[in-house]
Amino acid sequence: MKNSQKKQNVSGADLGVLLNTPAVPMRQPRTTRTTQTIGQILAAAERVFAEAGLAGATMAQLAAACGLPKANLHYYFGTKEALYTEVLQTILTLWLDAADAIHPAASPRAALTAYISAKMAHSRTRPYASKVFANEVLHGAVHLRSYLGLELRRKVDEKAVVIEGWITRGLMDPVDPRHLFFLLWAMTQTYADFDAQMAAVLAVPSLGSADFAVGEALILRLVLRGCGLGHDLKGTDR
Amino acid sequence: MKNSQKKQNVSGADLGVLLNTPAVPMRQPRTTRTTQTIGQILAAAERVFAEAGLAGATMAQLAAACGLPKANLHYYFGTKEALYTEVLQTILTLWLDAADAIHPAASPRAALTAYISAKMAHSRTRPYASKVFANEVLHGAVHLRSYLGLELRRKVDEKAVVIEGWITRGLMDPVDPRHLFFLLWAMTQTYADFDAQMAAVLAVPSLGSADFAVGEALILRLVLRGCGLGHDLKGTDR
DNA sequence: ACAAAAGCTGACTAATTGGTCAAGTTATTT
DNA sequence: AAATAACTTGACCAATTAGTCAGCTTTTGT
Repeated sequence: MKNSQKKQNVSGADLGVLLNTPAVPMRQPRTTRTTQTIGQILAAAERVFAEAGLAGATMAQLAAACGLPKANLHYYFGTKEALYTEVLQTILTLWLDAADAIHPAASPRAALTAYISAKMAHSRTRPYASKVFANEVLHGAVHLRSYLGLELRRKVDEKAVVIEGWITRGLMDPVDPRHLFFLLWAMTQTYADFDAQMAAVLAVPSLGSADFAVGEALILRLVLRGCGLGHDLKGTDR
Repeated sequence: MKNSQKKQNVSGADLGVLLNTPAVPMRQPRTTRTTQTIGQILAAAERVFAEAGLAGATMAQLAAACGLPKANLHYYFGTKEALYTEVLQTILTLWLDAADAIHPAASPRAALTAYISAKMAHSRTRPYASKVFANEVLHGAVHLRSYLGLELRRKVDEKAVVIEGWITRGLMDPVDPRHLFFLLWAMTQTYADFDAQMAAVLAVPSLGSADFAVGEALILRLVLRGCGLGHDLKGTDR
């Protein structure tokens, strides 16, 4: 718990292949190797935490997932919870920026379309991140209280003002902006979080990009029409 | 693991108050007490599993939550996983019936309205059940594979036919019925699963019935309009 | 070139946890 | 009123797990 050292890495090539690379010296500048290793640990941990949750994931699993000895993870992060918190933090920074499309100058239609598209892209490309986040909120968000109540709330408040501006300017129908966000998050993230259910219902081994396309089109349709922006909807996006 | 006994219970009154009721004899027919106890364990377990997940919940927690000694739970359910599976099963039976509102004779508008309302009622009254289910699917649905791939899939296929019938009869716009279900589940269950996030964003200690009402109205609006059923929407349901 | 700092790791440990069991109590059967 | 079956429980155990540490190697500073 008294960790305040620098960092180190293991070149992706050296590592991934042989797990027991026996003390192979690898000439590389320190900081580079360090940041690489840390990134590698975080990436592996994201997947493990997504699949098993904080309590379900063991340090042994986490170590195996990135091909490093257990003690190494403790060297960099101290405790399992600290590593988890770090993973969570990485996700949050990735998260908050998605709403940038929603700003006063944009048209509601373009802004919502861009936002939905961005969120769906996240679900497709970073499903583990979404699952870790979902798992955390599901279990009471004890490691996220401050983020949710401060940063996220601020961001949502800010975007709610933008949407309310559009409404008063008559650019879209009146809807509760905050609940609109809740539903947007739910609809887009469900394609990452509940993929197992969808795949089972659709009788496919896993979701493909076609499934994401159909989902995105339907979300877009519900949201745009729901906000009174659906006039020129072209054809059936079935 | 070789459990094939009968069952027993502890009267709710006796129990809840004193945790250490010391060997108080309670005259009651056996089966009654048994089924009561089992129900009590399942109810408590639902909450504990919702809050901690399968891996995170300990037998000690589960025992404390229903005020019974640990060995007692093992007597009735054998293993933690068996108890978990039982909890899951209880939820599923509760789950499948909600879609009954969707049948060929009904109007799309009435059917979808009833379905959304029923699902929102579930989220309000049985949030723990929803969370246990969400947690399970999130972690790959290993304990639900057969349910998802057989019972649920059958049910969805069946309802998809109904919806496609409505579409070909021109009663509603063409949408992919399965993805419509995915979004309906996502939107309604998010009010149970992600309540912590919502409460934080709304700056309230917990969601109230007003929040559920706003959410339900918005879901209804998006879905009905999205399906081309929103013509006579009365006023702003903001 | 050498000392100090940083990084790495196998082996160990204390604590927790799921599960067992034998000895008891209560209810049912005959 | 036994005898048996069903239920209850504290005490116990083997296995797992997060975290530690001493000693090693590699890099960096001078």
